[in-house]
Amino acid sequence: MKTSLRKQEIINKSAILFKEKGYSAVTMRDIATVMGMKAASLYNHIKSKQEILSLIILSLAEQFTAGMDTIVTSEKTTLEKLQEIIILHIQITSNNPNGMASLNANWMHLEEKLDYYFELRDGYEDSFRAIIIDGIKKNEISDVNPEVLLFSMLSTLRSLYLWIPKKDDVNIKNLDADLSKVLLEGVVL
Amino acid sequence: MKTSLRKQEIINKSAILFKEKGYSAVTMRDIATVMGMKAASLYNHIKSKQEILSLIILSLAEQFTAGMDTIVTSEKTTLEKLQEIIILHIQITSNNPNGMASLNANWMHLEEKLDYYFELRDGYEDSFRAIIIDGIKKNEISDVNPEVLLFSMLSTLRSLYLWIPKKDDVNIKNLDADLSKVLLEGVVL
DNA sequence: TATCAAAACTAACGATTGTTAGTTAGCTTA
DNA sequence: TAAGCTAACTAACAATCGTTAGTTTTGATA
Repeated sequence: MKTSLRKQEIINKSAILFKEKGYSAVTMRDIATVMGMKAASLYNHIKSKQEILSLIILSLAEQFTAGMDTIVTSEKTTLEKLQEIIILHIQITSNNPNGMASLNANWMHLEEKLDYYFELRDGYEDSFRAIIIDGIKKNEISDVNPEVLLFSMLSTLRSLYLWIPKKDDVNIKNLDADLSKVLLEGVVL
Repeated sequence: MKTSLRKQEIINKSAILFKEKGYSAVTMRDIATVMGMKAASLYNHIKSKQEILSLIILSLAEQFTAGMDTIVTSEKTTLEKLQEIIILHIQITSNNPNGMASLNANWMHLEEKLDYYFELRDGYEDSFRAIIIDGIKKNEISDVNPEVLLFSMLSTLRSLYLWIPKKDDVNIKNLDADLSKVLLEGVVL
């Protein structure tokens, strides 16, 4: 069941609207207007407003899970793994910043797909946490509070969508280096 | 025009609902139910749904602006100022985590008060940025990308509401130290 | 050119939205 | 007790919501 071009347009335009106004405030008539059609016509391509949100969010969540699996099973140092997590977020976010905004702000409206989303999200966080705790145990990173480090890195990486659209491609190339420096090395001299 | 007790109850309960479902998905009948009254009765205390959101968000934004003004005009080192910003966020957020959640996710629905909100937010960010740039110039902190540091710290501090409600008072006492360590000192050995 | 499916349309549905108008119950004070 | 205010109520409104049914247009293929 490959997603048709027109359906993907609806998903992409909806992500922009969900980012700007939030899922509940966006009407099917809003989506239809930016698509240049009437609301009823949308139903030739999608089966509900819910489906649009689910397709946006779950495909992103699955990308994160797949990326994290690769990182976890790799033979790298803790610092390298943390850098790869940063790169993973930059890549997925820069490919679809509107979708990331929709995910961050509207996941609670997933309804029947909410449990599956929680599975993916919790699994991702557990892997992230395990990398940190393992790194502290092996003395590869300093002995900070693991929950605080996890929270801080996740907060920043999850907010990248606010920031990446403003950067041009040249600046995105340096972003992972700048972010690694700030997130991992700190600012104290 | 002091805010009556009943009105403050409505504001507090609304903040919880706005956090859980977002402003648009919360109905006046939802708010009335948790208040134990009918929707029409709410209008004896507030003049619109919009007013509830404005009162939640703008009082918080004004607290941040006032706190930042104190920090900016103080005679402290850059590192001390950054630590005080962390403490400011922890204090305001722990006093009203539901309000902070409402602010972060629902500011775009402020409508006629949106411009005022932007004024406060932009002024806050400008002061924050100035502290960082000044600190780099004076060699008090390391020479990182100032925008990346600003973005990273703000992302983490603005997400504190997700995290603080889970911590008991004992753990909140250590939070500013743990956060300062992670945000300012990094994890590289 | 005739056919047929995909994709647009019009019209309408029942439900729900924020809000208003008018009424009643409960308290405090004279 | 009577008066008056506060805060609750019932009932209803116009508007808008997601969605469905049925119809017409479009564009490719035979």
